[in-house]
Amino acid sequence: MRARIEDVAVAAGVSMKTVSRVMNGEANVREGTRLRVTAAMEKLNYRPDPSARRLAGQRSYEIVLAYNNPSRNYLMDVVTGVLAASRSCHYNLVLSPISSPRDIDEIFVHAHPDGAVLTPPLTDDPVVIAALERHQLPYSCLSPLDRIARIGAYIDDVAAARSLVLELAALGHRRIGHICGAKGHGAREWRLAGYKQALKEVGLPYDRSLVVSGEFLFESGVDGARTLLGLKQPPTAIFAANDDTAAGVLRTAAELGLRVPHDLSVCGFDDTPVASQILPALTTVQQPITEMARIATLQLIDRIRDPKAGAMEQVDYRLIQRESVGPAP
Amino acid sequence: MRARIEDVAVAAGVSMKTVSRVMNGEANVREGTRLRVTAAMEKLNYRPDPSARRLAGQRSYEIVLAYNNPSRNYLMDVVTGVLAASRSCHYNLVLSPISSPRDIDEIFVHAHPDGAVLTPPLTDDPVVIAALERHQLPYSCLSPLDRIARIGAYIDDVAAARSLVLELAALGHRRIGHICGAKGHGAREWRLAGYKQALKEVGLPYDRSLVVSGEFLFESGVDGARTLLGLKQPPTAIFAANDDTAAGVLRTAAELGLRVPHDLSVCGFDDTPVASQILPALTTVQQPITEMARIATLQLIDRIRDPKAGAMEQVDYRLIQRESVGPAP
DNA sequence: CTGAAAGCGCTTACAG
DNA sequence: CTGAAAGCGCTTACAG
Repeated sequence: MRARIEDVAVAAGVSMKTVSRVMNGEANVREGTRLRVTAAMEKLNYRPDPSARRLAGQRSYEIVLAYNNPSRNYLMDVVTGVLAASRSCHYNLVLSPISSPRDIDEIFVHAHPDGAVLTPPLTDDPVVIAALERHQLPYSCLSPLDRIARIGAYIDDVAAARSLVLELAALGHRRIGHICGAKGHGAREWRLAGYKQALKEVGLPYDRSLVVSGEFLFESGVDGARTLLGLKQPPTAIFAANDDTAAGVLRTAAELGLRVPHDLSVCGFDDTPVASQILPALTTVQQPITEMARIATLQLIDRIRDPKAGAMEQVDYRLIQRESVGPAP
Repeated sequence: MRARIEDVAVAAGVSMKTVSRVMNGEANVREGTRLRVTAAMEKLNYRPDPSARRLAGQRSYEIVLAYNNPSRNYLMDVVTGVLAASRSCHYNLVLSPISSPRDIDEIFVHAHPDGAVLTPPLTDDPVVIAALERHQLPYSCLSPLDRIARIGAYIDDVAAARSLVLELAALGHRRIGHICGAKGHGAREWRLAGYKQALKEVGLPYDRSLVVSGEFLFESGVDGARTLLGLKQPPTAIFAANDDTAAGVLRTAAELGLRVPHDLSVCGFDDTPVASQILPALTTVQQPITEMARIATLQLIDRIRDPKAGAMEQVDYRLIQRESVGPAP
């Protein structure tokens, strides 16, 4: 039979309350007592009953992962990270797909979470944020626009995009196109900013006709490349806001009979599986998504335990050089 | 403040126990009483406290989704379906990645689920199944090898594969290659069986040299196509066990300078996003994965409530004809 | 630094 | 067909 807190208390020769104190890392337990209790927990292989904790403590020990419509690859990596961090702290993960911003209130019907992890673009949705504030729910963000007021994790998208474009310039490209990400995503703004910054550094003009809108989709790349490559003076390189978009660019290039990288250089962002599978393989930027999610979740748990704790942490990205980038023709 | 069962009881003029009966769909409640209670629940917007139910009932109302390493696209579709079904029945979803079959016991450390949904190939892993039986945990399967003894949902993979190959034969192909799926997956056996069956029906010989092993991966397609297209008498069509594999075939074909479908016809299976994004778009088979997951979860919940309930349901697939298949050269 | 009592919101026997 | 009591395994005040 499963050991209960009472069994541990008897085995350690203390009261239930003391076991509870040790279990929850509370202060005011003598070191010797603590050791006797942990030994008893160990020996009995004690695991607190989650339901009893929740009921008595009036807390759920649940963390909601709220997401709307990011790529599946991204989301699965996030899930892995959140799961790892929440389990290590005896929290449970509840998945909450959010189809409309108003759905955010649904969360509080299905569950009574102690906190939430948000993925972009929910991180920057005023309706979502307002709802969380109203419910006074602690939350943590992956790559939010606002890095000052939030806790969570992010990479320096601006610097990453800048390096990519600087590399293109170093290979002699003078007309470098950019297909933007979806509006409302921080990643759109940062990657565009990195693009502009790199141009300025190498003394290239910022030509608005070389920048087209997009949605982070394959189709964005197809359409964007048609526009860019149909210009009187088409670019010799295209920096796509993500790998899916870059894959679309490759498709259009193939349709137009352009060889990559001989006639056109292309780079993406994210290093999703398609980046290494497509022909030619994409030069891109790798984000440690699982690690970011893990860190953001740990920050959240810190904040749940102490409203003043938790921080916004920057993690490192990595440039992945493959075959889709070459010297300017 | 949140309504409790006691509040509902007072409002309806009955005891807590009667409210509990109505809530759990138990028998022996007079119709008039039932109506008064449901009206009171409605009016107070009553939601039972999950933790209290779990603690008192000694059940978790949790359903584990156990998965090891299927494709992310597949898994996200499964998650969507399981989530929909479990929520509609007031069950919670707990994700359980299983890296090694022995990890299955971990499930019972982190949670005390009322049931489990299994994805392939866990569905056919003797170690996993034995552990579930030992813990006497009800479980439901997606596309298990054994359709007789299990409950869950499946499509007729054999028939789907057969149609694909029959279509190739109808277009004049006489040498049709097959790159198999991973060992231990029912899908491997069924798709191979459908391939063989179609050949037999149209009077083509089964040539072992035209069938190569694979792992459902992009790389399987690259390697498999190199082998097949390097034969003295190479096939004019290749049926890949899934879309990722087919994408690999397309890559190798491009490297060898073969045009698809002019020089080589290719078809996949699953209709993942890559199938419509790759050039040329893949002829393939669409499985309603989300719907299958929803059905399998409902069957599981039936079985949780009654050990004799629950069934194995067949759902329909759909042939998707795109551009990767054409007449034999 | 430690403990005895009450209570979280339900369900489970049991009684009628 | 319905209800009063006990109990699920913890935590929260409160007391010492």
